[in-house]
Amino acid sequence: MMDKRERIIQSAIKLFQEKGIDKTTISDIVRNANIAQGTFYIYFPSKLSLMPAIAEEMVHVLMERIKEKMDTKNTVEQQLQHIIHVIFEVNKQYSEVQAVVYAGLASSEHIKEWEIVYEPCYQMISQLLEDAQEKGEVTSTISPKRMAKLLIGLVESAAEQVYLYDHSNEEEAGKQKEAVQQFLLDALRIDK
Amino acid sequence: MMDKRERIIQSAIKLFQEKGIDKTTISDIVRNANIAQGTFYIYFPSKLSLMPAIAEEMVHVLMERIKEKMDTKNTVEQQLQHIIHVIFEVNKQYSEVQAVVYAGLASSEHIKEWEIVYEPCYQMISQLLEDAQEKGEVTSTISPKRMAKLLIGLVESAAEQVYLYDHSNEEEAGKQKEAVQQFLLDALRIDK
Amino acid sequence: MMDKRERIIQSAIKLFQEKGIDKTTISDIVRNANIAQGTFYIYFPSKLSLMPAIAEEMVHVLMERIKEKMDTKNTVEQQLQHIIHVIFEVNKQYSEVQAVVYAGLASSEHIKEWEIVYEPCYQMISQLLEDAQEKGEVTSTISPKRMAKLLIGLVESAAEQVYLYDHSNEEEAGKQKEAVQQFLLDALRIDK
Amino acid sequence: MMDKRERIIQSAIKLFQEKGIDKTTISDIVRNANIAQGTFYIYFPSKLSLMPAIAEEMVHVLMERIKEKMDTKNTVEQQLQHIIHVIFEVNKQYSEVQAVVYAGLASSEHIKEWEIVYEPCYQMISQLLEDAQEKGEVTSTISPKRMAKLLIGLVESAAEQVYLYDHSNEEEAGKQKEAVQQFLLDALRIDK
DNA sequence: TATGAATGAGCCTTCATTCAT
DNA sequence: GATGAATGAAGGCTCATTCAT
Repeated sequence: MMDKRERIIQSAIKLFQEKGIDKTTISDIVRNANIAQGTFYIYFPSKLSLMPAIAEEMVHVLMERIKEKMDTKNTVEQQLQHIIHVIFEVNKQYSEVQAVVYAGLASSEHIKEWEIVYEPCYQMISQLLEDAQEKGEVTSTISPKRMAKLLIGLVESAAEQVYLYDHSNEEEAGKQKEAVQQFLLDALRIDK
Repeated sequence: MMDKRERIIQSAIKLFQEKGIDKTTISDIVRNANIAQGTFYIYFPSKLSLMPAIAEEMVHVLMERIKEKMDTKNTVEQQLQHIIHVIFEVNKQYSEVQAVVYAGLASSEHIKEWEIVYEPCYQMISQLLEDAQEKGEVTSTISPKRMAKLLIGLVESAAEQVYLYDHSNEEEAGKQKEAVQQFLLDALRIDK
Repeated sequence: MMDKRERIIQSAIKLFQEKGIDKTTISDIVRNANIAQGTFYIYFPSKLSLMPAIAEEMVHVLMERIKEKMDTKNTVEQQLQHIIHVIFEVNKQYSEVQAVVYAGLASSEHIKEWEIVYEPCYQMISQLLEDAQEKGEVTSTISPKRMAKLLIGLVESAAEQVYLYDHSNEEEAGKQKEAVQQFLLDALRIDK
Repeated sequence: MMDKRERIIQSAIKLFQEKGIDKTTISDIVRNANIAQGTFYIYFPSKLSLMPAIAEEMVHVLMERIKEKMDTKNTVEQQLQHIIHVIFEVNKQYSEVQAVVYAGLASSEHIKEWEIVYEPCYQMISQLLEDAQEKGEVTSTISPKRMAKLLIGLVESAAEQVYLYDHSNEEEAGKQKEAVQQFLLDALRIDK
């Protein structure tokens, strides 16, 4: 049987997705996780304090999926395409949660933890860009770190635009992915 | 004396900014607006149903500010710079509200109204890009409509990244604006 | 166009039947009657004060229907059968309202008006029994006035037992009517 | 200290009697029961859902009192007299509540529970009549089950007629009891 | 008379949090 | 650590009633 803390997190993610954060109560979470009301407070002091843990889980999933098929021998273009693809995938899976967890954190004192949680992700993209700059594949006029954040922001907002409206419209998602990729290739001055 | 509906909206925007949406109660809103509790329900059935009205207000402000100093005789670059600047300004002004109103709408049945409300904004950018394409200033490989949405998504997420963490760090904001602009110029293949 | 007071009463009866008294608001009543909120208070000081007017209406309908086909040349048995039938019919028509209007009045200072309203009904039955006693068709051991009230109580409770559970089960209603009639014939010692 | 659920029921009965159901709020009930507001909702989802529990309590009291002094060695006449007496007594004790609880149930989806709750009562009377039929003391032309229901309806409406108007007029109550009894003896063709 | 926007007291209800077991 | 019945503060919401037009 899963560790109780993990049970709480998984239960919360599931319910947040199904009915939104506001309408999900701690009672719902513990009921779904099959643990007692009081047990929640052993692990988390409040509902809001769950958010970083959830964000961590999502970033964890994101990183794992990216690493899974990432090949540094591929071209930057291919690697970017892969990253865009995975962000779209994860965004699709967690469509409802993503925006809301972020907003939940945004309006709280937990916002700083968001950056910490996302850091490894920024790090990875940043590294990728830096390497590409050294090889001359990406314009050296950009700051890798800043660009990493803009890139994530762009891709996630693009993915949201698609999935928040229609979860399963894969054709539209494909077009959007392509547009984002071209947008990035041009912005980074990567020649095909 | 202002129309009561307007009083509710202004009061809500003010309080959402000061203490977030979740922590703002309808009681707070009516108290601040100096109207009776029941009056709220004459105009809005719930707190969530305020969101489209607020989004409308924000888009209205955005459009007004953009039009104010927009000059079609300027270069695309200058016009884009202006738009980026205004989005950053409005985002700064409504920093807390922006993300949360969106998230609030996202997790509700009101999400479709968001697109309707934002439509004039997409329209304007789209038109700008189309005109620039005709003049050969912007690559014709992009779809103006889709690019308009990506562009708004990018700029707003970039602005959020800055203002959500630190409201008054204008130096950082300046750098971010520049980065976004360069990003766009490259992506749209606009030569300086 | 109907007189406003009448419109209010008809609207109230309709809505009480459809959704019960508690869940029917004065707003509902005036909306349905197509008159203004304030107009209600010109005619009735409160929702409860509607009850005697409604009871009056129901007794009015009851009396009219009884008189319609009542023939004093018929036997007591036939006349009783007719009365039972009409009470069942009216009870069917106003099934939901009947019990609830009564209870509404019962728990208020309007209860005395109930007796006044029902008086003509008691009067008529009482007269019928008295006449029958004189002709020797009904045992002289009973008090016509008291028996009239018991009779109405019995028949109405019998009708309720049927119609409150199942509005349209006419077979069951028929059996119940017969049982009540036999019950009464025996109690009043009327020979077939 | 009493079980909380029981405390709620007793408190509700007391207040319903004192000020009627409509004017009794859940707040009143919990205040009187000396428990927390939220505790009410652990046991009952609404005020209406209290009704079956209260009806159960009343039927319980009724049955207990009947059994207490019921002697099957007595004549049917004596047993009926006893039952009428107890119904009048209980009706007197719960005068306000009786009619209103019934009406409350009637206008809700709980109406079916009423029959279930009253079943043991119908059962007992029905059995009594059946036994008497076998001994030839009661006419065999009636259906015991149906007659049981009519009988309860008659006696309760008769009791209400007395107690709802004037709680303490025992002389009138006595007359009414006698009339009901004679009514029944005749109807059941029981010879004194 | 008639109107209906506005009122606000007070109810219902929820739910994070506690604590004795 | 784990439990879950109990708590009660606080918010949402209703709706009878008023009053300026």
